[in-house]
Amino acid sequence: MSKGVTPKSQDFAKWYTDVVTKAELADYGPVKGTMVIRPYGFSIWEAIKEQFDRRFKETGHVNAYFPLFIPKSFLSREAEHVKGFAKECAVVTHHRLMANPDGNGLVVDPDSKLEEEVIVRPTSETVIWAMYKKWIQSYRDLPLLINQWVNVVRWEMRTRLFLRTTEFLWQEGHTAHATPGEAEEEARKILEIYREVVEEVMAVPVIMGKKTNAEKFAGAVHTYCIEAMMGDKRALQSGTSHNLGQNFAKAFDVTFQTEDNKLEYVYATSWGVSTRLVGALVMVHGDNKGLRLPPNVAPHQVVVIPIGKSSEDIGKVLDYLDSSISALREKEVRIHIDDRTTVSTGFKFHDWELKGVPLRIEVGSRDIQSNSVVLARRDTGEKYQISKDKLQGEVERVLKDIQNSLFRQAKSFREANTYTAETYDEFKEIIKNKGGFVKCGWDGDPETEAAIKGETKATIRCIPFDEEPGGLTCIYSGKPAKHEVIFAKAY
RNA sequence: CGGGGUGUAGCGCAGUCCGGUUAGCGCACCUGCUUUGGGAGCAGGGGGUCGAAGGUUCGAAUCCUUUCACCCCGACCA
Repeated sequence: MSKGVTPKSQDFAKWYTDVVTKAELADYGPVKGTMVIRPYGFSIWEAIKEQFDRRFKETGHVNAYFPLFIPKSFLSREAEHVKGFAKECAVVTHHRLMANPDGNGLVVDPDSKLEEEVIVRPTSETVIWAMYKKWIQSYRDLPLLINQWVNVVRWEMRTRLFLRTTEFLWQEGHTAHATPGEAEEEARKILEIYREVVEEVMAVPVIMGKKTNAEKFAGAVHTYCIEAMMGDKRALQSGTSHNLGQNFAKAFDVTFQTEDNKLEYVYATSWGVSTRLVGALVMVHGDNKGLRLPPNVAPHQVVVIPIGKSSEDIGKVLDYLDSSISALREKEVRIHIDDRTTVSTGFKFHDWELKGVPLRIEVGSRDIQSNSVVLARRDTGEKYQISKDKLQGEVERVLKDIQNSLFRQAKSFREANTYTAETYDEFKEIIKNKGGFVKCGWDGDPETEAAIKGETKATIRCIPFDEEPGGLTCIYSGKPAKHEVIFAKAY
């Protein structure tokens, strides 16, 4: 393995891949487009997952598991939905292999062809609604608030680790409600959970808003989203929450009896965040040394590096720090001791910087003599010595500070790269040469949206909740703006 | 699926145009000694069906034919 990563400014895509692979977050799987999430990357995902899971449960949701395989016919029940996913479905057509009659290897046994082919779930609305039909009869069965943490498969042409892979991990929530108002409230409530975790835990600032009809989920009435700006100024959709109205209830004939004994279709939502968020974390916070992890998701918040290479040297340092480390662990600080004797101290510094550990404690004989320790912050690179007695308080303070500072840095970056445009020429100039988000008016016409996409590759990322369309004109048509929107090139 | 590119040790590459002993370099790996506060040094060592198949030739990583895989750029997407 070569030293260092490709500089961010030189080639962002290469930089990203370097960081992901060299920091041991993920590796390529043997089947094209698949990804192995390595232990270090997976523990970041687990940390993110726990934060979401806790909040889903606090708001009354329960976890369940629905099957990987879905009858092919289910997908076509909802007209829009099938259009959205048919092109990227993995299909199981046979259930058996046999020895190749021509010699070596295995071939599909033609006699094992399935009566009805099954697809591998690209998302689970259809199986889930087939089951909800069985489980929902009365308003007393509602709301039904189920989530699942699973893998899904979308056969993508072009893939990138975490950002778009053929198989990925996510959570998908599927809820059923008695009224349109409750479904709408649910979709919004979940979006707020998404915002909270992504901003406060991952330190990634997001814009909350609504998708245009062209960009919304296939089968949804409304799609809400959180959009974040990556380090190359492109947008990444980081979570979506859909109000499905009665579309799936009608497609799967899921009705309930109301209090006054009428039969009505139920109202639905679905919502998801995926391992793509790990990619966002890398692209928002990473620098030329590698990852920079916010303490709230870092598998190791603090790494202790004893200076010296022999077991004796390291032993002395660990004795010296023993009570301090215990005290920090008492406070639930995730602290890792790098006691490897096989690599040099300098190597360890670079290694943990690459892996993004927020805070490093360096201790050698000089520190022991002066009853102190050296702290090094990953976010700023700042390195300073403090008395050992102050260690616990300082660690807790600095970890909080790093969490906030990463968020602030990301937010100023986004603000510095968000523009308003008055004319379409100006708009094209920004999209083409500067990159970033452009906030401007849109006349609400899908043809305008399509034309801009065709000419500039920029898409409407969302109509922000806090839009102020009053007085704006459409950047393309010059008509009065129906909405103020965010345009950007997206992942 | 269109355009471009690359396949040689775990990783990164040279060698290919112009065929010729035993296929080479850096990193990584193993052993030993010396080092140890920012990717250690020296010495020794292990590791390859040169992507695959066929052909030309006394002789092929190198030339010819076929084929496969992967990467990058476009149309679709969490």
